[in-house]
Amino acid sequence: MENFLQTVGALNDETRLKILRFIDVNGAVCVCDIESAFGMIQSRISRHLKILKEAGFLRVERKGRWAYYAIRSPLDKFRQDILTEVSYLGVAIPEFEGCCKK
Amino acid sequence: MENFLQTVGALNDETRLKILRFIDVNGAVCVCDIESAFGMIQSRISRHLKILKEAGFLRVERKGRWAYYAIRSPLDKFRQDILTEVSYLGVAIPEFEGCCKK
DNA sequence: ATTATATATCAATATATCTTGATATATAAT
DNA sequence: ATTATATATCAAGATATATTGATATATAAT
Repeated sequence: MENFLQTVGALNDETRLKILRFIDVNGAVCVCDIESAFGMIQSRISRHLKILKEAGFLRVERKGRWAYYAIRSPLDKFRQDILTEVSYLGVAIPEFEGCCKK
Repeated sequence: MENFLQTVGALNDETRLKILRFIDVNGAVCVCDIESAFGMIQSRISRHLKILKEAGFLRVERKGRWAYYAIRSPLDKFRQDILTEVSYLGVAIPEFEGCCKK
């Protein structure tokens, strides 16, 4: 129950749905990638990523000073079904450009 | 998107999950059945039912002065998957007694 | 060591959602 | 017609969540 509420709570926000879809489409991205693509301040992106991670959708991998977020794998059936449903929504996501000189 | 947010928003509440499960288990019930089973005031139950209905989970059928709420049928795959997931949660629901002298 | 970059967290405010009690509406019983 | 019952809705207050700007931490570059 606790866990279920956390999961649906994470989905109950337009920005998070876009971020989730953005990562689903573009693969592992760092916070500043999302920050520049979405034109939102860093603390806001960071907080949404934390919520999505704690809800079981994302994993984070740290490399140097970057934190790369990606869809957690493997993903249980329910969360997979959700990602599929989100993919049907036709959510408009911004273009991925890459912000850092990697 | 709009519709998806409405759907997950409806799920993002412990009381509504319990009501949803209660109806899933007990079939068509009237507002006062839920009211007495849950020990919550009528306006609160009524409002939650409205949210679940508008999110596509419930249908209502009026008979005399009663309003019977039941799981909408047919239900699309995504909402079915959600009901299944909710059934796994082991949510504690109150005993159904029936409040009205039917 | 100092400075710059990337990310996380905190405190304050803004915004949305839930709960309650009161009132409205509609049906049925007397 | 009056009264009782079932449900819906509204306004106010309570609670939760989101956003912002500031600050903390950690890594890397000079």
